[in-house]
Amino acid sequence: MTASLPQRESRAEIRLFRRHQHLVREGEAPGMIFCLEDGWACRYRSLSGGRRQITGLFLPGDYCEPQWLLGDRTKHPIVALTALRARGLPLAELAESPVAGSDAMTTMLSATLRIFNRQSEWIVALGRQNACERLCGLLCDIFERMRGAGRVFGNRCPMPLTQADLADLAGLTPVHVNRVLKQLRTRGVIELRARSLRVPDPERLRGMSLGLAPLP
Amino acid sequence: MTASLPQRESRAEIRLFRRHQHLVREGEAPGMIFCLEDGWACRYRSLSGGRRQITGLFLPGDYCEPQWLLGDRTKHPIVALTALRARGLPLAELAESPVAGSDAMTTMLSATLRIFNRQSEWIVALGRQNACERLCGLLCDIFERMRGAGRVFGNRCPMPLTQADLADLAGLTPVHVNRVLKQLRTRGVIELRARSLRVPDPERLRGMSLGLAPLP
DNA sequence: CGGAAGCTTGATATAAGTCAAGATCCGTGG
DNA sequence: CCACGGATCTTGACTTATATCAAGCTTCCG
Repeated sequence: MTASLPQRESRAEIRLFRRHQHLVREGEAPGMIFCLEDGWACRYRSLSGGRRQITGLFLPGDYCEPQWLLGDRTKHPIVALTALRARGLPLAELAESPVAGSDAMTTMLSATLRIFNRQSEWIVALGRQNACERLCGLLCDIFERMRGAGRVFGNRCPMPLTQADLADLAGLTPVHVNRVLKQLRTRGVIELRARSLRVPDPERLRGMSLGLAPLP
Repeated sequence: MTASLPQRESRAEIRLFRRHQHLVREGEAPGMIFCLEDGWACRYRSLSGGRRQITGLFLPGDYCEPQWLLGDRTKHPIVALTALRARGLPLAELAESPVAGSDAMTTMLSATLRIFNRQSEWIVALGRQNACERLCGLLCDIFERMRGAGRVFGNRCPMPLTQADLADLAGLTPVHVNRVLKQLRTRGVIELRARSLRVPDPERLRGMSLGLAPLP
């Protein structure tokens, strides 16, 4: 695709990051939007007392911070959660060049709106759902997004997040994440081991995220 | 402003709502963006078991759901938190007509980005801050937004939310909101009564929202 | 002036956090 | 290939922030 503009595509350089390496540091303005080719990343915020909350999760195929193209100035730090290969798309060129078959502005706008709506739902989860519901919803979202990226095979997909990562996503402690996952495993709702997630019955998992089948 | 287009402005009809009346119902597509001229509103989501989480608060002068102009299809219900006067701006016309001196698309895009960033920060609050920090942050945000709307006089602004509303915003129970507010009042951090909020020292309130001066 | 909505307070329950120790996994260097 | 060491996971005992239940009080609107 976009074979007519090879010189532009060539400017989109591939960059590699180690786990825990920052793609963007606090307050930094990298001037580019990263597209993840492989590996996972997140945006987060640190608080006093060593607290950390992840505010956005980026999976393979996702654009990191597409709203930058729309004029947003805010910079959350972005860090690699796994070893990572990303394509850096310079903002200056993006404004005019096509991406994935349509103009970049349209692509980044729809990506931003998707994230916007995901954020709204996550506010609901953090505000009003218990630990079990939140983790079921989180795993369900991850599973469906991985399916959308064509990375689910036989109800199984890669899941490289540690329990500490899940805790920083779900607003819980790692210890409590561990206990809830144990319950979910015991009840056969998920299989989660060796950086791999299997969901025998995605509908059931979604149901549990909505509090329809509370654990006794 | 926009005196050159009187016939367009005339299409933006003023509508009145009672408290608890819906501007937009679940899944409804009203085809317009409301601009609040007076009164407060919110978007929210309901969960099983009567749980409710407010995902966005709209103050006088705010546009409700500006992202609709950008192509978003998602509809959260929007409800009036007070008696309300709003100007309904039909999406069909908005796309081309100017609003507040610049083109509507630009206005709604920047409003959307502001909400986007506010949502990110609220995820941090709900995930990693305790009840006191969350309420301080919430009251601080409200106070500063009201100041921006020119509605703060002598460190005091209208605050028509009930403790139940604050609970649905902060992901707490009304009873616990009551207890925390009592502490804040006792320590002189806020004065809150008769639908009016006074913040003698906004810096101090902001500091408490960041966990810098925990209550003993 | 009556009644509903909202606020306040106390007693008790519970989900989740904290602390601590051991077990397991896994990458790295010898 | 193995051994080491740090990261990660697991589990138990105990604490705490917040929820729940219940009752009385206050405010304010019709």
